[in-house]
Amino acid sequence: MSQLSPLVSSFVGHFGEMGSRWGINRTVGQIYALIFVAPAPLHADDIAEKLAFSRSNVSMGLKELQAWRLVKLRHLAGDRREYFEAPANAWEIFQTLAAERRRREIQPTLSMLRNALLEYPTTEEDRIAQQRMKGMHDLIELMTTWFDDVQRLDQQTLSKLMKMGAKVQRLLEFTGKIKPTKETA
Amino acid sequence: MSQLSPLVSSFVGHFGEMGSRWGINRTVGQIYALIFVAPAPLHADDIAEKLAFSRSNVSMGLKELQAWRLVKLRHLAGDRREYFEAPANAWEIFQTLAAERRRREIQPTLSMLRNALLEYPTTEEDRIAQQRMKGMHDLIELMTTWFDDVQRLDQQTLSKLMKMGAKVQRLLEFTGKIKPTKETA
DNA sequence: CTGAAGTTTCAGGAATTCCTGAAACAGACA
DNA sequence: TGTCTGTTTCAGGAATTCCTGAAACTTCAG
Repeated sequence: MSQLSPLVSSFVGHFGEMGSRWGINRTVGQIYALIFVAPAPLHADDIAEKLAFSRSNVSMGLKELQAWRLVKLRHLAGDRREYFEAPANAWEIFQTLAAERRRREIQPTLSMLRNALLEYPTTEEDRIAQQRMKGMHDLIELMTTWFDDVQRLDQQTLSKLMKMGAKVQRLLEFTGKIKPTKETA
Repeated sequence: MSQLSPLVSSFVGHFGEMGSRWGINRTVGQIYALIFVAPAPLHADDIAEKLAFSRSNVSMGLKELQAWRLVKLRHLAGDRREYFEAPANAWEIFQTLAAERRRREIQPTLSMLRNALLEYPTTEEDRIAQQRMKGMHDLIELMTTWFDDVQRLDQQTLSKLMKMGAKVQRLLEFTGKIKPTKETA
């Protein structure tokens, strides 16, 4: 039980790599991957042993994963240790990730952009810079509010919508004829 | 002309920070931000001077940005130096980023997952691990093919679609009555 | 209260990534 | 050809990030 199967091992390895391309560090990625594929909740010593990390490294990693809300803490009856598990539903994970990234990266960026747009440009250079920032701001805002909306759809509708893909265009053109939408430039 | 305005300076600073949370390093982020808001294409010495980076650091950064296809090289008539500019259209930038991330991260992940799913699981543990991987694989695949489709829509349709947001659900229900879609589980 | 089982913190060494200056390289032109 | 303008490469020092073991802390049982 202490050795990883080749299957799990390659998955874990890959996530370590990917993690390090994102801001997340390698060991945190590996810890997450291990919890994700585990058939049952794991405790810190399990993880430290299986991945051959120090106990404290695992502790740090788990703390970070909890901050990202990617793993949940569980207590098993009759055992004082803390067990961790990850939701198995990929869409749920994606939503969690998106929500956290939004809080940490998108919101600060939007507020920086808004502040910048409030300034009165004193030079032509600044005026142009502001135009570019406005374009970026508007796109980010459009995408996040859209994503908010989509998250509220039930999974079935969402899945249907995604599978339609580009065909949705025809649908829109069709409704456009029935009830023309107001031009929004 | 060699000092950054406070407006540009805060934008550039923010992108440096954000860059370092993604895999991109701080200076590369700053270089990109500077090019993005510049009213005209810049050459490497401009950038080195304005950001107070070494010339070679700028050269490396530009190389990386070119590899990401985020900046374009231009030659101005009567000037041997290489000038760089970034598309001003935010949606275009987003598409570029998405395409590159896909090539570098999503595709390798998908192929790792596919390989893993081809293995015949020898233990119960592996069987469960495979189930989880399958869920992840299917979601990634669904999202990327959907994104492919969406990219082909013209901007107006896309913008309309996004602004509709959740209202699209009602539209789907409506068409469901006219021409029931085949159940897709 | 004491000890056992478990978790967290933290200083500092290890590893990695970043950045620079110097040198090599490339092309244009007299 | 030599020189001038510009770009790229690269070794290695600087800075940052990661990881560990030891110690502190917490909680519970006896």
